[in-house]
Amino acid sequence: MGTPACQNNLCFPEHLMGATEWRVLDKKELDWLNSIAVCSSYDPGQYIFYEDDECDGIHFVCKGLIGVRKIDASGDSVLIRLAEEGDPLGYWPFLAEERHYSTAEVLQPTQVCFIKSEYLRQVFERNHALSLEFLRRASHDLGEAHERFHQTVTLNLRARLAHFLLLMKKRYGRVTEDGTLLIELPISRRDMAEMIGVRSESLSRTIRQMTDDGVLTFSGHRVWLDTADRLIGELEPHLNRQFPLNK
Amino acid sequence: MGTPACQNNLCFPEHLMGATEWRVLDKKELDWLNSIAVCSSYDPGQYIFYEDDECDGIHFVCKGLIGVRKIDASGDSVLIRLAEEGDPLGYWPFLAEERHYSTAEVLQPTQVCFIKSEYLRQVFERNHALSLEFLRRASHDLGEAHERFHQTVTLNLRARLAHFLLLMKKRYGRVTEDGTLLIELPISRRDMAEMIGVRSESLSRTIRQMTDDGVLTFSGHRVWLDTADRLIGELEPHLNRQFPLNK
DNA sequence: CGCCAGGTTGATTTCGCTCAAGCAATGTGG
DNA sequence: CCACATTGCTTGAGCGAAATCAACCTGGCG
Repeated sequence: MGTPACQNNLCFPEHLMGATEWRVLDKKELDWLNSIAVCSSYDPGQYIFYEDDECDGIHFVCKGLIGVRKIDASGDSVLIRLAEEGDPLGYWPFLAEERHYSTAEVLQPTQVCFIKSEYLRQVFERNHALSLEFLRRASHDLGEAHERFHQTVTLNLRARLAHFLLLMKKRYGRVTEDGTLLIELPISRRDMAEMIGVRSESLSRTIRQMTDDGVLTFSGHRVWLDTADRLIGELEPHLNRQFPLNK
Repeated sequence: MGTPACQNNLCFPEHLMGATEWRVLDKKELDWLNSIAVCSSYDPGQYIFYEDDECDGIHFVCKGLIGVRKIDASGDSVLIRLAEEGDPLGYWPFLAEERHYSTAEVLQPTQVCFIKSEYLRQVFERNHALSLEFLRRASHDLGEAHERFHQTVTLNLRARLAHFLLLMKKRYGRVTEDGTLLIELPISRRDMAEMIGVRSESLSRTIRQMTDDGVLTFSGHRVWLDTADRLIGELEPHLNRQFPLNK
């Protein structure tokens, strides 16, 4: 477990809320949430919850990075998604009234706050718009899940890596002084491999291959690209209707 | 398009409603739905809507069987799920206010009724509980999608077939007089292959293999099993915590 | 300095795909 | 009623992408 933190009612700071489903709450409701939320700090390697745990509320990521994964007994794990600042965590087992379907492992120093089911139900009951917001999010996530599924079974490793990097570019990419594109990946090779759904050895090989082909340059967690076009080019052969990649 | 049908206000018969999200509606609301729902009959091979179509309401399956699939330009298609009696169809692009993400093809003679967005919004507005019901369903479907994804990337063909059959058993399985288990699959090999995410040739081979191993007996759309245990056994090597299969 | 986790590389195997043919059941038109 | 297409399924041969097994770097840290 993490250590308590954030007693100063800043779990749901307004500047963060604007972009989330919580934005439909008014000042008073937010204050109330802040007053009842239980906040914790976690270090990398710690776990927030495990697959199959009882789900008794929703976590909200105030700061940091969390990996949401499914693990089986043989140690094989798949990194399903990353949860970042502003993301809800475990919202859907709560809504479906089921157990946690995945394990949440902290990847970078993180602060989350937790709202218990009973309180959540009160908020949902009081504010109709909030359910609609979460409904929209669930629907959106469902679409993403299908899209991802389709791509993982359809595309080869190289195209999947290209696609993955294009997604990471949105959040972690920036243009350096010399005009080249730099992506600073927040996760390890192993985690990357898990997200793409391959063994890390295969990922290594593919990175080498693409480096040799001059598509990109890797150095630790940093990726340099002259332009994103080459990556998009990798997807061409598979491209049916347009991917929603170009930000 | 299908031909009009069901003008006699039986689209939402009470006996069907009990198990669906519509159960939270009262008699009056159901009557109203029946009065404004537009019903149609479809034959196998017809389409109810296509991916990327505008979504202007929800369909409700009164009777029959529908395949929900995604198709890409190269003709590759994935059968995402089956919609049966009592299921809503295309509910979530409606909720998310997006376009249809999939194509609905009729697999068996089917009757569906359609409720236009404007009416739906009125019902949702009036009855708060209904949104929560759909929210729960969306969350649940989201979980299933992830589960399925995980299995498709994790399990090999044979285990996936076993898992698929165990799922089909729930709905289409029965015990015959001589005590053996019979599953009458409602879909073709090709569709089965699409659901499992493999080529139909590979499916054929795997069926043969499992037949030779004495796990099951196929004959057309019928599958005989002495016991489900053998199928569950196929999953053993991969089994981490218990799958929720044993009904 | 040596250890160790994370990452890379190499050799080999395997699983499922592709391409191609065959077969059985059903339909169709002369 | 027979010749011939069509459709759905099965089988075979060969191939290729990624997994597996195993060794080997490399850089950070006690």
